[in-house]
Amino acid sequence: MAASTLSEVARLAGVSLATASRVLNGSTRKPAEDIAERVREAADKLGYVPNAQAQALAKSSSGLIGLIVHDIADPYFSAIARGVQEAAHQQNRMVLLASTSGAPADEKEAVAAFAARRADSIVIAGSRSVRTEDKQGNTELAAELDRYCRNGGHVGVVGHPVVGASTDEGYHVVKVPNEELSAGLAAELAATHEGSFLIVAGPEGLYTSDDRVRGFQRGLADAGRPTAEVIRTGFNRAGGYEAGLALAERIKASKERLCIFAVNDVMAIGVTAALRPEGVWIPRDATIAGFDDIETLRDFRPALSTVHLPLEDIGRLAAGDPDTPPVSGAVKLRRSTETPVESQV
Amino acid sequence: MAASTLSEVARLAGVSLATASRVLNGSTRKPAEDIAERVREAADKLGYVPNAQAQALAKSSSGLIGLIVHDIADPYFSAIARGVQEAAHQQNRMVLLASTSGAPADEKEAVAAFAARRADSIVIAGSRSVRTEDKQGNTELAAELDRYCRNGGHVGVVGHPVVGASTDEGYHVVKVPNEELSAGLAAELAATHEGSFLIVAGPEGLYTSDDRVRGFQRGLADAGRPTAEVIRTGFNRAGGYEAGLALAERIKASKERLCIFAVNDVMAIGVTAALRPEGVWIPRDATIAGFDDIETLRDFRPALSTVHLPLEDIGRLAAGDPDTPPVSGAVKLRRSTETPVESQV
DNA sequence: TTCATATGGGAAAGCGCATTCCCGTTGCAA
DNA sequence: TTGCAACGGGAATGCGCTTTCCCATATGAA
Repeated sequence: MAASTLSEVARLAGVSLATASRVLNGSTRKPAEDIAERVREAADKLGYVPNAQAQALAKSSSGLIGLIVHDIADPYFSAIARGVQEAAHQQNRMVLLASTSGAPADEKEAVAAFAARRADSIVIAGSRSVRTEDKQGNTELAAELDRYCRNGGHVGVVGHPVVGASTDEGYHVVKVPNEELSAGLAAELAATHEGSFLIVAGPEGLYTSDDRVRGFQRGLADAGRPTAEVIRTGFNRAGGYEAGLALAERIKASKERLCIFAVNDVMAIGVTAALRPEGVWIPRDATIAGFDDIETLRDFRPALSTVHLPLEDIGRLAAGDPDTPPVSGAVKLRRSTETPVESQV
Repeated sequence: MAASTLSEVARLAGVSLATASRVLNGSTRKPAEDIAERVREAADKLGYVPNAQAQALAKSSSGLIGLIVHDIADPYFSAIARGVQEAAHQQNRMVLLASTSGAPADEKEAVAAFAARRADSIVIAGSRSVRTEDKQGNTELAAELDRYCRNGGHVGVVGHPVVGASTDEGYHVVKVPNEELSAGLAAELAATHEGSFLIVAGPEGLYTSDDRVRGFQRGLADAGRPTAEVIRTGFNRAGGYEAGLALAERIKASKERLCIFAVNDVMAIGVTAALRPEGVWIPRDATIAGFDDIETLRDFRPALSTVHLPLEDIGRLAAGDPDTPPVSGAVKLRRSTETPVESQV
């Protein structure tokens, strides 16, 4: 990657390096218009492209914003990524992407890499975990983040604080009211659903999942309902599918219509997909609700009841966009949890 | 973003800058083990993080790979992005993201920004366009890319060559057999479908869309069928939805079962979504096929007939991964195009 | 013992740019 | 006419690192 340099431009224009820099790359001092024109012409003729690395080095600010997600192809993350991207664009920065499949150890690597690139800020999306196997990874991640912040970096975390991070300068959490919203969902569901509830959750220790479970249970309790059984599985479609398979027989055997709360939309879809070939229809034989309100899944039928989350805004907020409204979700009851009376089988 | 520097480490370890560099950041020359240990300790104590900008500047290679997509939240692009990300990870690079909504002018900006950051290579995903409004943008984009390549950059384009780019050194197109696959889809559909066909396409001038239309028409012709009518609309869900609205009355009025080919999956979903509330059911009243085989949409019902594209592999290939198999798609006939006999309404 | 040959550390020259000084001009008031 | 401020351009320094070149020491053969 060689290219023409500023000094080449300066020489061609017959001015000094300093002047060329002032003309081309913005400065408080504006050289005279005729000189500026000469420089611009020279730059144009040479196809000059400023070396951002060198600029960053010289003024120690890279114009980079690092984004850490579990999997960029997951619609949840790609929606957040879009928000981050937009914020970055507004701030005239570029986003650096890292996918980590959620392992804190990988996330630590990513943070280090971002720090190495002197990213101005880092956004971490994806649920925090307190699982024991992640213990060490979490500690290291926290240390890495602390160091990054101490060196002047800004960190935006979606959802929960990074486990063990000392809430330092520049450290900033976009709170997602998972628990409240889940409670709200439970309340609304309890209002129309008579039978029992069941929760298909992610592995224990995943904050997002745990919060939603807790909130849902609280909502049930507030509505005078018994605690729901919780099935633990993977926090993704595959996990939901597995749970669905495990549930099919049981649903068919039981007389009552079970109401399933999958802690996110893709899991709900997975459950439904597993149930369908078994002849278990939603909402006829069981009802189901998800969480996130993933855009791509909105055309899914039966329309999935869920909790809307402004994922794009969340991304924007985490990326430090000042004029993004605070996070506020909303329960969306749709066909998948309709009561039998209204439903036409 | 200040942090401890290599020279601080060197001083603390009591060695020279050169030695510290050799120990910490890899070199052909390996200093003695005891010295190396001292340096590593010092680095650790200071929390040294190498400045990648400075490294890039010094060895003129940034370890960056730029990715240009229309919209990162679009599942088509996020799947490709995942592939790129994986390839980058293998190559020990990071991916820089840019979303451009498909405007060549924006893409040109993005290329310039990547070039400024001295990205080692650039991947451009998203259909090329020859629409007149994009004429100038295309020219500029081509010029920018040419310059980038001439300076030693590598470019990987998904689908079609960038309009007007002189096929230079370092310029590399991942061919997607859109036309052939569409022809194959048409052939398979023609084998079971008696009635007429209709194509819901993107705006004229969008290569991907045009290729798929052309292929489909060819496939029909080869099967002895008349040319299908083509409806032009947006190349996204909204476009499909619009087309669906426009088609509803017509389908209801007609006696025959129309077979619709939407040139991509999200458009197909859009069409279906518009048709459903009108009482037009798939595949009872009309059949529909898409293209891409988007993962998130696989649980959609009726299951969408489509053409599978190995999007992740495409991303990998475009990012220059050597051991990724060449692109090969496959027609997937599913429920949405089943013939009446087999379908249970 | 002596000279040629590794071996390994250090000094220094950049990489491409921003920026701080410095200095020659110019404009204007005194 | 003189003096001073304001202006605008240039030389030089440094951002943090890699890498070449040089030099001191250790090693082996003669």
